[in-house]
Amino acid sequence: MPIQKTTKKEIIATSYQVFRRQGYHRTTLEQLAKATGLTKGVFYHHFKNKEAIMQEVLRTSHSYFSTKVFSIAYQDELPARERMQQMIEASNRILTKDCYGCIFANTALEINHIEKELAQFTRDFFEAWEKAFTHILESEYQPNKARLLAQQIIADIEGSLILVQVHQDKEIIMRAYERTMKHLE
Amino acid sequence: MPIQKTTKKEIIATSYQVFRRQGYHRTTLEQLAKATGLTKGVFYHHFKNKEAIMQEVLRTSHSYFSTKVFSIAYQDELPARERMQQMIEASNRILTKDCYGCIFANTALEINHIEKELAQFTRDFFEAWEKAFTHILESEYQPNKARLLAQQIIADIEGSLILVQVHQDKEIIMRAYERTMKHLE
DNA sequence: GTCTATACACAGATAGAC
DNA sequence: GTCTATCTGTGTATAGAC
Repeated sequence: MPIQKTTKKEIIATSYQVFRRQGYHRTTLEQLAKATGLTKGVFYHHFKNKEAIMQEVLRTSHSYFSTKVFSIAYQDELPARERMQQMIEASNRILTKDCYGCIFANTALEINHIEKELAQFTRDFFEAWEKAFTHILESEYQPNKARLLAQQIIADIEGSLILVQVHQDKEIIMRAYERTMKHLE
Repeated sequence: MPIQKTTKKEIIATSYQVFRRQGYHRTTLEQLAKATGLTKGVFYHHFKNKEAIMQEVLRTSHSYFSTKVFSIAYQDELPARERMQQMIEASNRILTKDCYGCIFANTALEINHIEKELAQFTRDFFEAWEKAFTHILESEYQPNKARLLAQQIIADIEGSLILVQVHQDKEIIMRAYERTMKHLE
């Protein structure tokens, strides 16, 4: 196995940051190249086209959420409230890293109605997130009520993330987390 | 005043639909031209550039919301609950016309961090919306509590609109409206 | 695996005729 | 006010050398 200066993994990680900040259509391969310190040509060695890069980014990000965030929900030995708290903190670290925003929500709004392929990735992510919240809430609520509450929580968080960006006020998302915790009191 | 086949107003109205559905960066002048039945050249007779079109679209849309939605909040002769109900119905008509989505939320996520000019339009819109909700809620809550509740309601609605698009399930936004009405019971 | 060079398409924008 | 034609820049993508 010879040396490879920049791994595919690193390209994905850097591309994730650019896509999350700028969105899909606004981001050019030139920008991705500059951000990774490579040239455009390299990207076509690793990926078929621009959309394939985005797909890998979303797949990797979803996987990261699964490991670092969603998994917390299923540690049934911990009390529900504790899991909720930890899961919120874990997701918050990701959603507020460098800037405030969720690449899946951004992508959903930017490409829905249009690119069916990418839409599936956002759908998968939100379903997994909803399942995680639902699992925690089922310790106190009936399954269907728990599912609706999970959706409400996600809507609250994502909506608040929009408002954080609009008003440049981080407190908005903190209050959303407080409301979320109130569901387990 | 000679005949003008297509008024600026009509161009804005059609452009609004395309921008709302496709987003800013994905929409091309060619598409706007086709949608209005005109050619690209015509747009540069009316507007300085693409961003100027978007600015006019947002300005006009904000103005439309002010007249059709926000104004309801200030009809103090009506009971608060009645105003809330009517305002939700009015905004829902706009946000679910043709497709589900809010052009201001879409634009905020797509262009924030970047275009400062357009960001101001989204900020103005959300402030006006918040003020309207706050005014209604102040009939039952302390001013600061009313403002926080107004923000929560907007976050809930916008977050739910994302989830409607992701899951293709209209019921999600209807439940957000029910939660909103619960604040005045 | 990375680079340079380049092809190709198309977007935004302008000029000028009608 | 609308059109056609065109310029210019830039974005995606490919080819081929190192």
